[in-house]
Amino acid sequence: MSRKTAAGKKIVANRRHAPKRAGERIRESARDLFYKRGIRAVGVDEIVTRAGVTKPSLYRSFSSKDALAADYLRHLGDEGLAHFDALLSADPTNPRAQFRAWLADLLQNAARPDYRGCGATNAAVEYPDLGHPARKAATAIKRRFRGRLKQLSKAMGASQPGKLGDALLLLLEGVYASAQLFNDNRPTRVLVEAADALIDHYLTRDR
Amino acid sequence: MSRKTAAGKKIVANRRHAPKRAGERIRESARDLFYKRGIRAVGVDEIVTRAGVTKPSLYRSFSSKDALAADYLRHLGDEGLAHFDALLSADPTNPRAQFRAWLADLLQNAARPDYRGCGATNAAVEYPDLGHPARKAATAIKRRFRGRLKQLSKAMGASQPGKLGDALLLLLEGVYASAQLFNDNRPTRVLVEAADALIDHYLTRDR
DNA sequence: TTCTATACGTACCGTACGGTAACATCGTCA
DNA sequence: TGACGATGTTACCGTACGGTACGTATAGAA
Repeated sequence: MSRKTAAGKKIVANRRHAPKRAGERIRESARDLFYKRGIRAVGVDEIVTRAGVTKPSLYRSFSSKDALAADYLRHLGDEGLAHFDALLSADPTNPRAQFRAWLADLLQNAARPDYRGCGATNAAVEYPDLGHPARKAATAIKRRFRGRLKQLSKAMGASQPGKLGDALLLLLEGVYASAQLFNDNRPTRVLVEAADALIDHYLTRDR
Repeated sequence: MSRKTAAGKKIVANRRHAPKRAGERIRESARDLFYKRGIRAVGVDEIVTRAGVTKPSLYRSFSSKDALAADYLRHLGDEGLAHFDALLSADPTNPRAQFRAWLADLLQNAARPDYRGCGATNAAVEYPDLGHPARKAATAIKRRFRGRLKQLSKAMGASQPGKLGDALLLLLEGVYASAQLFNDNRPTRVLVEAADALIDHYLTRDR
């Protein structure tokens, strides 16, 4: 956040050797490492080293490693939902086509060799304890995303949007998991066809 | 393994105070803890304490914690596949009904509050490094299970059994993930209907 | 009894972890 | 200038981790 001054000068851009605040650099470094290698597997030393800062800077911006992990998940969720909303609201008259475009985008990401699925799902697997901050953040994301899928299903005309949304959710979680489980000829190849079949089923069934 | 003697006495059954060998007790304890709390989250001290033995006993039966984790996953996979095979081969004339029974069984397990999904998928999430023993074991299980689903799809009469098998795999991995992500009114409720819709789709499509 | 093999426990090791205290440095603005 | 706030540096703490050296108890064979 840029501080205000009377003259309105861009203070942030004037910082000499500091391209970004330490907290922000830590956020980025943690995001990369947490996603690629998992939260438990990454130590705070590696996070600060990669960020080019030191440990006290981490603990000045975040109260603990767990808090940093929760922050990482919140950002991940906000961006993911924003992306979903942006694509879906780009053409509200044709939600099914927009959703198909979102799926294509997902598949493109999932095709990358270092793809690791959904960071929130992974965090929930790493932290089964429901009281853990990271687990709470992961659960919150998933609840919100489930709501979006129900909303989308309603927009597509399903009479039982909750059920279609959940069917699509199962498929998507399946993509997150299986894309990182299989290296070649991934099961994700059938995603679009399977999603279409499910949408067709739930649209023609209860009309 | 029971040692042979000239007289053929049952030496194993004659052991006085030993209800089970240390290695086996460690296996059981590790299995419970690894599944419920995750592999990384559980230390070897807790495993041996729960097993009522001590650390050296662990390292006499297993070369490392990683080896123990791989052993846990191999057993998990063998039992899971055996269960799948048993149910499917119980009535080979009606694979679809047998698969539905298998799904019902899965849903019953998944409804338990402490359900944690598939141990192999969870392990793959915990160990993204492809060279890790636990990761290798998890990948092997998933490859075999994918083959079973293709086999099942062929038995059901799909002309492209690989595609139907993969679609079902996505759904199932979705169950593993979402059953532990949501506490109430789980998305898994639509599993049977969605699976039926996918099977119908792939059976009527290419005939 | 004595020997030997197997199974097990006590006590310990080095290391890496998350986290902190104390102090130095730099840029900003009054 | 001088005060201030944010950041960086160094050194450290307590703990939990995976793993091991070494001694001990038991049971069968001779």
